[in-house]
Amino acid sequence: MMSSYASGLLLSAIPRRVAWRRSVTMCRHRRTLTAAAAGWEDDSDEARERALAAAVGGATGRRRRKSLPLKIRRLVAYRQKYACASCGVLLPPNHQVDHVVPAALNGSDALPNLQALCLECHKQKTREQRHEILRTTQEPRRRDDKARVVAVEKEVAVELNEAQRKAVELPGPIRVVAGPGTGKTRVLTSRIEELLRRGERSILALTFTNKAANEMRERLARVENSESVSVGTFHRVCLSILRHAPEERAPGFACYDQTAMIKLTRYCIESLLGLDAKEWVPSRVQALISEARNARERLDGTLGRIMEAYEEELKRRNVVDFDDMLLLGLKSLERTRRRRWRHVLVDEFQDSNSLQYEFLKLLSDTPFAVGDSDQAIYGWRGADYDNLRKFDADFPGRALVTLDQNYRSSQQILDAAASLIAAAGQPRDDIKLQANIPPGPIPTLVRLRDQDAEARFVADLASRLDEETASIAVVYRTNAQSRAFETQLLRHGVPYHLASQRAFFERREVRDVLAYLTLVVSDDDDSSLDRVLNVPPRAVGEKSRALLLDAAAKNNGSLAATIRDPPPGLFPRALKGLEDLVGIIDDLRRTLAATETTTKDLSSYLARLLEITRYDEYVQAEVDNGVDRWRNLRELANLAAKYDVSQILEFLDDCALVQDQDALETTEISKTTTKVHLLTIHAAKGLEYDVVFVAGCEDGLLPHFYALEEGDLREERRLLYVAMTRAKRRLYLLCATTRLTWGITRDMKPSTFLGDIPSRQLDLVDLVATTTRENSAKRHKGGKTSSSSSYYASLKPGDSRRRQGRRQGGGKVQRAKPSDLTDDDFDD
DNA sequence: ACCCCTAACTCCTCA
DNA sequence: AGTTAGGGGT
Repeated sequence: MMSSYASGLLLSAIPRRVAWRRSVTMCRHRRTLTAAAAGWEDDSDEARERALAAAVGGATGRRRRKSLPLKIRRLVAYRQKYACASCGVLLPPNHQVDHVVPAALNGSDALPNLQALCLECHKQKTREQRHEILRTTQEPRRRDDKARVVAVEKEVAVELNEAQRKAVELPGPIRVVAGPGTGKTRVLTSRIEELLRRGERSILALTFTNKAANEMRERLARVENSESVSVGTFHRVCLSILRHAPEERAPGFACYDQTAMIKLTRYCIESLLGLDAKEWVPSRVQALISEARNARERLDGTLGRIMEAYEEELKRRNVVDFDDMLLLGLKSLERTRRRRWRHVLVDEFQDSNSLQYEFLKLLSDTPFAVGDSDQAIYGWRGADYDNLRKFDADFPGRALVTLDQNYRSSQQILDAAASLIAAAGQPRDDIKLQANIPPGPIPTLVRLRDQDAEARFVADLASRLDEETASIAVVYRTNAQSRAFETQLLRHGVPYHLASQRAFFERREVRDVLAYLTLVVSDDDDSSLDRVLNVPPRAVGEKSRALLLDAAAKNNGSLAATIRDPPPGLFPRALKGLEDLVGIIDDLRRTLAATETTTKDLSSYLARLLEITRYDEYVQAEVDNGVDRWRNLRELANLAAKYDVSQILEFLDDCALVQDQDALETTEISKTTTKVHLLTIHAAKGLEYDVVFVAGCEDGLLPHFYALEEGDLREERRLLYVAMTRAKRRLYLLCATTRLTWGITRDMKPSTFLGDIPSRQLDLVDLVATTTRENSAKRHKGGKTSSSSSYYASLKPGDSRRRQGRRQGGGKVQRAKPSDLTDDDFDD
């Protein structure tokens, strides 16, 4: 780890960059030509001629594709260390030969999909051949996580403190107030261990995220008899109850995720009620419906009608959505009043909503709940930390244990975080956290020019940190912020792990295959059938589909029945296609029956499924990113390997519930040391890292724009609190003065929250104040709204001496190597 | 029916 | 800026 922030900020010169910058200037005139018209796929002399002609004499030929920005081309060349992806010959450091090939079907220029070729190779290869090269050279980017396992092992050796011991040993009901880093999860696992030691076997541990559940299982794995303990999210447990005793739905019902829920809402709005989706925005309406259902309320007027239609449609389709899981699970429990577990433990209790709380009350008289009102960050999902008070009221004899010994962060980090949260003035369990590790440097607030500078700052520091000792995380409010970091880390050659949730299970190929699997087990899941009706293509086009849906609606029957008894008017080819599909489904079911007696492994059945449906053929024939898709299917098969063939439903449930890539990490094909973790603050909850960068500490981002509109910033403040308390040794808060959102550069102001942290608790480093002439000139043209002086004034009113000192500090750093800190190499 | 390109929409967080 | 749905061409 670095000795001080100053040394970390002294970024050594990278000569390569200087050369690049020069080439930008030299070639600016040429770029106007390419940008005018030339298809960058065909960047030959002829193409340039055509472009010139088009630009000067008016376009006669057909319009060509917009050229790929030079900075991207150079970036890709850099990533390949300037070697041609095909022949390996060194690419001259001149953009004219940086031919870059895209891979995505939709023409996306996403960086990971691009490859650079030398001019020779580019001339000789056809488009298909170039894609072939891409196919063979692309490497998976996801990395493995080692640091967490190490952390878990280290912690086991330490003994419990007095408060922790109380929390472990006292009989329930208990409420534990556990500040960040006070060993909350550890207390939970120790208590389970203790219960097991006493011979208790009926134990349920509830978490809010799959990540937390997985971690708990991981920790319990080494404990004796722990296989009798149930661990899962509220949703998972409810779903199990429903699967066990389906009353509201027919057996084999499917689960809808967020996307499906919104799609269904749209269907209700447009098709069933004939309303305008522009006026009744499906995602908005869905959120309202969800909110109402979680509060067990009804909606009025049109919204009420949509809600009714939505619920009816769920029932008709024999599916449940996320809210149903809780609602129906609770209903079932209320009816049976059967308690399946003697001991129920809840993690992150402050994040439970009212349904979950009712659920907990039904489950146990002596619950054990751990929570911290300061870390309540799921209010938007209906979580209500008032449940803490309800708990105290409903269980008057409950014991209260407060954990305030922090084993994670240095006192400097805790102090800054405490100042932030104390300024909230909200009702809370007041705890003063005590650090148990040696003191460290004061957290640093770094002010940067834009999101690229922000990302470059992180990448620069990360690339010089010792990878054996330091785990590093960048946390941010919105997923969209990850892109800049990906780009820069890639460029600096820093391995990273992106925890972009749902990415995997929302891939088309994954959903398609899961749809087939769903069809195998549940007869009439029409949404799955609809999905694969013409995938792979079997001549059942839009016309035929409409005809089928119409017929299905008329008979009030299912689509599944309709394809077996197709209506008249279909093309012969479509009819044949339907026959094929029916044959495939029947074949799949036969194969399943046969497989159940021979192999036990679900992944082998999945392989058969891919054969029978010809889906792997279909995927591999895809020109653009067939390899990626194929790899994803392999990944899915890896996941399936943990299940038996008889557990298809469980597998599908888990896929529906796991929107988290953590489950994937362990099966990742290539494992390299991850250096930097990129994740949202929500996803970072419960985790810890040596070095944490909190990106985008700006008004509009943290607090988020929507929260500013609503006027309630308390949850946003807690978010920052959670983010800061993830850090063990070193904490950086980053804020940019401008940020690119929706293709527009906006001026940003530092987060109002920063003003609540006294300056003695937060070092300021300004990497914007001293800029190159070029940049400052441009900024004047752009018309800034927030000058640096107003920033400091807002941060620390009336303390000018300190301000000056800080600014000089920044200036010193600047003088050491101004160009590296402020100049954007790829600035257009 | 399938392919390609353009236009319109989107980006808050999770089960 | 990135993604995707739908229009137009074949």
